[in-house]
Amino acid sequence: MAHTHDPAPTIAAAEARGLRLTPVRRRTLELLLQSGAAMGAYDLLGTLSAEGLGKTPVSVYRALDFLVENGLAHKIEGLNAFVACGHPEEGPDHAPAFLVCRDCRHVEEAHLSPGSTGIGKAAKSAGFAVETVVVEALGLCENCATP
Amino acid sequence: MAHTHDPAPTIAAAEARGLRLTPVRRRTLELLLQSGAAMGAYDLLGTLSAEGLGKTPVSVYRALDFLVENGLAHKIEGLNAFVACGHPEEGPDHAPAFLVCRDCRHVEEAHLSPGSTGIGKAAKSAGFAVETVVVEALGLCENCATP
DNA sequence: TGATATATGTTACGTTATAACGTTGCAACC
DNA sequence: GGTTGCAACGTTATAACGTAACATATATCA
Repeated sequence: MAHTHDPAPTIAAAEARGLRLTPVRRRTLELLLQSGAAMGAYDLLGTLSAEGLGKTPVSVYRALDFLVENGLAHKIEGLNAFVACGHPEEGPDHAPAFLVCRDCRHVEEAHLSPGSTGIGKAAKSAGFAVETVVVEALGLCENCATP
Repeated sequence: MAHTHDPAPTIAAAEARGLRLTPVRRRTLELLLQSGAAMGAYDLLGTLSAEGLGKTPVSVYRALDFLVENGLAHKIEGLNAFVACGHPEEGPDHAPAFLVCRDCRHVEEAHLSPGSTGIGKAAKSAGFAVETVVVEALGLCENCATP
C-alpha cells in the first residue's frame, strides 16, 4: 500500500519521551501509520475490536485523544478523521498544515512558517486570542489526480 | 444579543443575484445572521420545525447546502456548524479565514490575501491539486477573553 | 397546457462523538 | 501487608451530525 510508514521509529520516539503506549494506544498508532491515510474512529474500532482491544467507541476515542494530545496524531477536521503525525519529534504542540486527498484520504503534512497564514495579524486587530489554528487543503494528491 | 446582523441587506443582495430564497432558506439565513454565531444544524432545526418549516434534518441540510454553495453561509469545520457569511457580496467562491470563539461560538471572518497561507507552494511541490482551503483559528473572542 | 426542472416531504438509516459511572491494576507510602 | 491514589479501561446509554432513496408538490417556460 502506498505511503505507509514503518511504525517502529515513531513508537520508539514516543517511548523515549516517556509516554505510556498501552496496547490500544500503540495499536491505534500502528494502524494509522500503516495506512498512511486519515481513518475514522469507527474504521479503527473495527480492527481494534476484532483484535480484542476495546469494543466500544469510547476506547478508540480515548486512544485518539491521547495520541493527539501528545502530538503523535492529528485530527483532520475536514474529514472528521485522524492521521498519524509525520513529524512526531516536534512534540505535542506543533500545528502543521495538511494536504488532504479527498479521494484516497492520504494526508501530506506541510510545515508552514509560523505566522505565515497572516491570521495572527487579523486576530490581533480583532482582539481575538488564538489558541489553535487549523489549516487544511482539500483536493487531489498526485496519484489520484493522474491515474 | 451581541454581534447580530440585520438580515435585510444580505437577503436583498441574495435576491438581487437571482437566487431563489424559499421560506426555509430565507429563515435559515435569518437565524444565522441574527445569532451572529455558528449554529449546528439541529439547533436550527429546533426553531425551523417549531415554525412549521421542515421537520427533519434533511430540510435543514438542504437549506444549508444551498446557502453554502451560494456563498451566503460557511461551514465551520472545527465545530461542525454553520455561520452566515459576513461578506455575501463576494460571491459563491470566496474562501475566507475564520476566527472562531470556542466559548460563545461567535465567528469573525478575516480576509487574508490569497496565497498568503503559503500552502499553495507546499501543494505545488507535492504535486497536490488544491480544491478548497480551510483556515480556522479557534480561541477566545474579545468579549469572552475579558468578561 | 403539458413538459421539465427545481424544491420539498417522508422514512429510514448511517456516522461521529461524549456523558456518566463502575472496575481494574499498579505503585507509593505508612 | 493494607490502603490510598491514580491512570487506564470497561460499560451503558445517548447526543450530535449527516445522508440515501424515493415520493410529492411547485415553479417555469416552450
